[in-house]
Amino acid sequence: MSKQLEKTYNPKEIESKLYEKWCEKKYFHAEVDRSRKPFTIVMPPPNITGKLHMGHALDNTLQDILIRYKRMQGYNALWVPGTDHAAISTEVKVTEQLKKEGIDKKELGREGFLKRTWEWKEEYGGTITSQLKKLGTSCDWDRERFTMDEGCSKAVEEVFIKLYEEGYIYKGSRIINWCPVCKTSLSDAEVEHEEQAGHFWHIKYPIVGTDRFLEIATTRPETMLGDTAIAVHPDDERYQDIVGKMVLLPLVNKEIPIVADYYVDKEFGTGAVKITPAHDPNDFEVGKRHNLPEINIMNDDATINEMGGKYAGMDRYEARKAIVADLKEQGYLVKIEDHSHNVGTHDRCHTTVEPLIKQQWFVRMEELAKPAINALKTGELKFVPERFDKIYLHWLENIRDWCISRQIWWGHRIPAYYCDKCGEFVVARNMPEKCPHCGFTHFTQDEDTLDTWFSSALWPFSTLGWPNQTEELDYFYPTDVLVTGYDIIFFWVIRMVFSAYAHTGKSPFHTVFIHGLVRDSQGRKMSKSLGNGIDPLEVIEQYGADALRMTLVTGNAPGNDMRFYDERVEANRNFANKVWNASRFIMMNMEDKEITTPDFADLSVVDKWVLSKVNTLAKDVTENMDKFELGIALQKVYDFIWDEFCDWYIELAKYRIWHAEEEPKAANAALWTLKTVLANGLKFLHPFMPFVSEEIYSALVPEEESLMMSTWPQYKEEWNFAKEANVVEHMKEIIRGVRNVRAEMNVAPSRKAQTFVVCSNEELCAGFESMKVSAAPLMNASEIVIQSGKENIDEDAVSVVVADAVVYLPLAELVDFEQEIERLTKEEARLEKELARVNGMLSNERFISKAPEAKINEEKAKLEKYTQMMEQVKSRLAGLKK
RNA sequence: GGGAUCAUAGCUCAGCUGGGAGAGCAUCUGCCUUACAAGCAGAGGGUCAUAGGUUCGAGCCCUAUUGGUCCCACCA
Repeated sequence: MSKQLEKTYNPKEIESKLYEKWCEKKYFHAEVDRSRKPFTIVMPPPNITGKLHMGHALDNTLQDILIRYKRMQGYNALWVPGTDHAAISTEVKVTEQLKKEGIDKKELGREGFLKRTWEWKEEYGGTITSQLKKLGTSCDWDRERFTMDEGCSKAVEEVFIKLYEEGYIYKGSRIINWCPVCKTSLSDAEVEHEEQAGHFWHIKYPIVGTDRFLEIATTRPETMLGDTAIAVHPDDERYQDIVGKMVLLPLVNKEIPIVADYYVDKEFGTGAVKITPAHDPNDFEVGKRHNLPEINIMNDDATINEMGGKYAGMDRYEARKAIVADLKEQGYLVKIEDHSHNVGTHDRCHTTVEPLIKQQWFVRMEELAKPAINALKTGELKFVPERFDKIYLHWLENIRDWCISRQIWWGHRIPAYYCDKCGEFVVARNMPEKCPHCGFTHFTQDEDTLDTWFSSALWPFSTLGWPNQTEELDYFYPTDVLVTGYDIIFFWVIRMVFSAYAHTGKSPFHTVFIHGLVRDSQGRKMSKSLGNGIDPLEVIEQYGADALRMTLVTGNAPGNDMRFYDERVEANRNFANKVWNASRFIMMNMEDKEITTPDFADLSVVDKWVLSKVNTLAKDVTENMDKFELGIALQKVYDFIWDEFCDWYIELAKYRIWHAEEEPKAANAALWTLKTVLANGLKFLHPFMPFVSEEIYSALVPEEESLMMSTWPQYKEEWNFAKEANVVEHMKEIIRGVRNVRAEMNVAPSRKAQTFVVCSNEELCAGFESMKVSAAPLMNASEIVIQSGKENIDEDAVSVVVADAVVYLPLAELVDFEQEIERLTKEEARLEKELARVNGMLSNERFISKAPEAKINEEKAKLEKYTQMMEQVKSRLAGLKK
């Protein structure tokens, strides 16, 4: 016996109650079970500094849908949650907090700072994960991980040592991106390029030993303090004679050579480029080719250092002003042009990055990238949608070495130890006892930590126990799908793939399912500075998690951005309520009744029709799910439940339910079908709307433990009722036709009319006969009379022509002849058009000879149908006009 | 400079491998019909950005153009 539901759907209490129950029952937990196939997803670990935003909500909703779907399909579904230590973000956050307390990070010292940061992590680090629970995420919280927990740290250490020993990690003095505010190096991926309006300063340098000048153009005049050459193109005729000569660097009063290098573009600027090897990546390369000195003119905070003479101590922009002023004063400034150019900024703080030469640790990428490139070609890895292949490949094929060291404290410390005596280093798991170079016994560990992405790159296998060969690793790894936004393909996806190949020999997942960004209602990116962020928790509070989840997966194609606005959530909330009320209706009618599985002979055509619909749906939706077309899948479920099931089936079932006394078997068949179809509908719905579906299901089918642990519907041959389905589709057309006419003629719904259906198709007639009492209320008929001729029908009856039948409504006193003629004339015109189209196609010889036969037959059938309808309309019109 | 993506009803967007233009919201008209007014029934509204091409047939494929968004890139 089923329980009764509350009058209106109230998500709030239900959601928390159900989530608790699910957790309590350990439904989310997965253990190694060799008898079942695993399905594994690792959650992109949210930063411990963050708050749940729409991006997380989307990302995790998609994962939860996949996991719940696969779990219902019988897979041993594991979703590993966790958080990321978010090196720079966290360090900045804690530093700011300390500052508010008047504490300087440096005073606190490394140990003290780390202690504070761990405390901070304990307090705030779980914010997002606890918020995720409100979404209904069915991840295995018993397996929650953190990128700096013991296991992940061990994995990081192993990888570092392994890559170092294999020669993939090296320490070197190279030009890197430096953030003068965060005072750390950055990888290329962390640099965002912004178009900025700037200037092009044209400066002339005196050529030594002549009275000539060489004019150069620069966007960063302050870097001239570190210039060590001027470069021109080797084939540039303008400068042939001066290559090898020296110019006098103004202000600095130093002679530097003119070199020839193919890097220079003759067409751009003046064709002569100042070379600052220490502050520009290109110049650095040119410098290497010509053995130029590298003069670093900046401190770590981007002020000019002692190499800058009188400019020392100035900020880089102050120095720029001062230098331009001095150049002008001394007559070296030729002109200033407006010029917009790309400036690299730090993606976390948006400070303009300064290229600097520093000793850093790098990963040599070229070899490591190869298997990751190959993975796409062999199909071991695929992107959904496919277009992201290109982005992935392009980055990998042009990859540069990865700068992995960071000058911050929060993170995995580099396991390199420097001999306090000779300065040589040793990479090892523990501090060495004796220096292999000089035998000294005291060491200092490298001060640097690793890029936060170094640990996330290992996430798919470190979370499963690697480097230990655990059962979990063996069973759940490689994982199946990675769900993430296109914005972190470079940071994360690529690094996971090459790391996985390097350390496990396999792709970490077979599919990367990419989604877009959630934007505001005007299409703008949600951001703190604009204040246009929509808080998912508020949306859940107002409309329920199911409505939010549904909003995030519908009306959007994979990989595309979406706009988020309340009206959409509201519409989806209404859907949840619709399902709730339909269920309430069904359960009200099931009350106190023993529902038994009926003989198929007792099922009505309508029951059979709806069952075959469920069948089709099972096939279609499963197919869409498997192709990651989640929005399409849900749309089909939505349409089925609201349109087919609620608006048609339930309405058509009412008569039998309400006449149980007379026909108990028929009522039982209807109720059984209602219950069965609803149960299936809830299953389809569950991955998308887990709460409302589970709540209803537990009342509908209390003997089962849980909907989330039940099985996904499959196509059943015994529910394949093509003939009955056809009858109902015809009846639907008849009902729609009658409603249409009645609405057009303003016939009050309360005015019930005897309605005649004239039909010569015996099979249809028999079907109509069996469902006429059920269908009558839907067309406001007092009675439906089915017959093959026109006997007993009033001559003035209004007629509706549908395929295979003509319906007559004897509403003589209401008929307005003019209006009826107009209506039929419109109908005639419509049919005329259809006939013209079909005839056009069928009389086209090339269509007949080239189109597939099925298509031709389809069109022929239409021709027949329309011709028949046309005849009816014409004869009716003729009758009216006489 | 290279690449991606978008342009479909007033708004926001679907439209899977080419075969009679769809949804939600909004608008208009009827309905408190014993699950639901967060509802029911109906209606209006689109030369699918433009121009060519392929095809028996194009919103869908190809080319070009226009406009928007985004990513990548060492043009000082």
